Amino acid sequence: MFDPQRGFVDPLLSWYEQNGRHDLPWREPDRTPFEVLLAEIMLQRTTAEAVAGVFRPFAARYPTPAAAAAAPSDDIKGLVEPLGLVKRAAYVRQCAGQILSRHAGDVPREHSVLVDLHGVGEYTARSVLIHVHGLGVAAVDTNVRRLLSRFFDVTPEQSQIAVLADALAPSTRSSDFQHAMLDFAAEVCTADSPGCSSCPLRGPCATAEE
DNA sequence: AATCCGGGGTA
DNA sequence: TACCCAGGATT
Repeated sequence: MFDPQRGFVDPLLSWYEQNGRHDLPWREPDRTPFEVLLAEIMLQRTTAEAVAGVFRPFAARYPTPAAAAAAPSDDIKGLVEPLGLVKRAAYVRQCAGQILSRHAGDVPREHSVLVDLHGVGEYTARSVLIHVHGLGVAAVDTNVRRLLSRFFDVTPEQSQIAVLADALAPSTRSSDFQHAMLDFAAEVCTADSPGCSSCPLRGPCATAEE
């Protein structure tokens, strides 16, 4: 019987320790909850490499929800422009304002409250819960969906993948596990030409390319 | 359920 | 040229 712990979670975490993108600025241990939220919004449909190029000045300019809420909208827009999807400048400003007015400037800790923030959906809310609060769940993005649907040979339907991802997420290392899935999917289990020949995972994967 | 947003990188 | 990228809002 296939053991997802031995065949997937453990080797994935081992791969991550050796090969993960540990230098990304929003993964630094002293990151604030608002910095995590800022990063996740900038990362929506945007490569980590692109966000890495602008994140430090962005976070330095808007260290708190109060700073972001008070900024002229064109000001934030200028920092988002090189990434595309410029409407995210409005996400950041409105979201920061809501955190100020509704939550006294503290990033919420509950899923139902997080998803009520402008620009915060299922993925971003879960990311905050995982990386800030250590909740033992997973966040399904395009990388996770591709990786899990391939490896477990199931349809990429969102709700099924979400259940599977939560079941796999370790209760004590959910942040590492989430980053491991993202990095592995971005660097090995890529959308086209996945590196199957060097894949350290062993299991029911039906994807086979040399 | 579809459509739109978007610049940058890659094949 | 066409497709992809740590999605979410809008219709």
